[in-house]
Amino acid sequence: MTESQAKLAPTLAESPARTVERILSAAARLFAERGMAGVGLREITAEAGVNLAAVNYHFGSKEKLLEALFARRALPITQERMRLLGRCAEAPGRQPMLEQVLEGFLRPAFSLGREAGVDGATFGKLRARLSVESVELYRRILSQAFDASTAAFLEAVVAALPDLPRAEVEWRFHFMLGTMLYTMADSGRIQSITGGTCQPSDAEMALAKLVPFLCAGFRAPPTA
Amino acid sequence: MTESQAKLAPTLAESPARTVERILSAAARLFAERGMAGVGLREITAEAGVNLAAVNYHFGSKEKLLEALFARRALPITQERMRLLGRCAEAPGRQPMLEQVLEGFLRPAFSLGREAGVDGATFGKLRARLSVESVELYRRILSQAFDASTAAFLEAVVAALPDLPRAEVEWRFHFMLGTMLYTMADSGRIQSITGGTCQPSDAEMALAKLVPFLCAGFRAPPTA
DNA sequence: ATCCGTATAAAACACTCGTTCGAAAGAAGA
DNA sequence: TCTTCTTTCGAACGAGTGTTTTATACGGAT
Repeated sequence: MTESQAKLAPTLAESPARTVERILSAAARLFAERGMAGVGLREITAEAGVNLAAVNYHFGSKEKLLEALFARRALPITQERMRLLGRCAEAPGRQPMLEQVLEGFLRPAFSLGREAGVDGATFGKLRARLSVESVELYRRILSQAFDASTAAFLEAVVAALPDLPRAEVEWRFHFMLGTMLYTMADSGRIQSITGGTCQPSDAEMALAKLVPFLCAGFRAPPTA
Repeated sequence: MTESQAKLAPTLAESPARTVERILSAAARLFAERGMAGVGLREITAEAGVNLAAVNYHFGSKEKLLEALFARRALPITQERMRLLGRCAEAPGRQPMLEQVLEGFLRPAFSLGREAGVDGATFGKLRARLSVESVELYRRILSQAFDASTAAFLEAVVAALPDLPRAEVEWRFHFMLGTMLYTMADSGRIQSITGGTCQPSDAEMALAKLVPFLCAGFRAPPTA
């Protein structure tokens, strides 16, 4: 009932970190593929090669496992985002401001997160899945992880498009989130329609195609 | 084991259609909110006001319930899509071809489906959720329901943009699917970022904002 | 060596899951 | 009325769920 079993500040380099990391890695993979409700703790612990009770011992509950997963994997993304946003600047020889901002927002989401055994694509899938749910827990996790940096980028886009009404920018920013998340989800649908010529799993290619597309959309004249 | 209990061709207007429809309606709502694995048959049948065994009696299994749901709700969308595609034509006084095609693709997805108790928004959410999963069953259901009409619209967009390489069109078509599905999902995230000024649940507004945005993106010069 | 806080292990907890069964009820025709 | 087919209902099945508990092993410190 109480949170007595939360790990009590292991002062030194933890040797059981291996177990924790193995659980996180397996959980990310399985959650991304079949969702929170679709995967059992027994399957996760079996794939991680640890005992069933390890999840509740190290994380407290299944829900807190998901929270811990996001707390670890999302931070590098938002940090890199803010770093890239700080480097954006109008200067001769560089790309226009809007292109810089969008690339700074999208690139970390696509390419980052592949530290410590969980590749970026897996975490992206998990993110995309949680993003289309209306479950309160997921919305809270996503908000806590990404809202701050996302709001900062929204302001940067507003500033980069001074002639566009703010409401218009917000709609288009929303559309951008859709393209980003659906590409990260990589559901395989576009492959089945086109026969495989378009591969959203290729992060560099996706970025190269996505940024010009979005910039053109953002620069469209305001709606009547 | 066998499919013996499938409903055996009720020759006339079925009176138990009420039960079937109530189940479909409740299942759509609950599946859309919490996913296939997140909702139990007991909750569905309770909300529908029918007996627990009714699902297996009328549909055969939980999976077949989902298939039946899509078989009923997706057909009107694709039919309306193809009807609108057939009406697209280059003519003075009308919008450009690309705008007509995209509107024909998007409008039925947003506004249709609200027949027989399930409003369009609910089915849209369910669609969006299934679209980001990589589970084989869901991909099969979505492919069967939408691939044909989607492929036809892809060809129409290719034809409307003769100067754009096909691969480029396919990428941008994929991006369009992302904007459409994320808007239908209406996860509430853009509201929490912007404070509620942007409401994806407003279908007409979403269409008015989405079509110009996408058309500008499609018309961007090809990537190097 | 003992003690102690941490970690792992196996078993059991109380539920919920999708599905099935047998009986009861209803509807329609002979 | 009797019969037949369809539909509903309550109860149960076996399997699987997240979580808790109990006991055992490990690793340093005193």
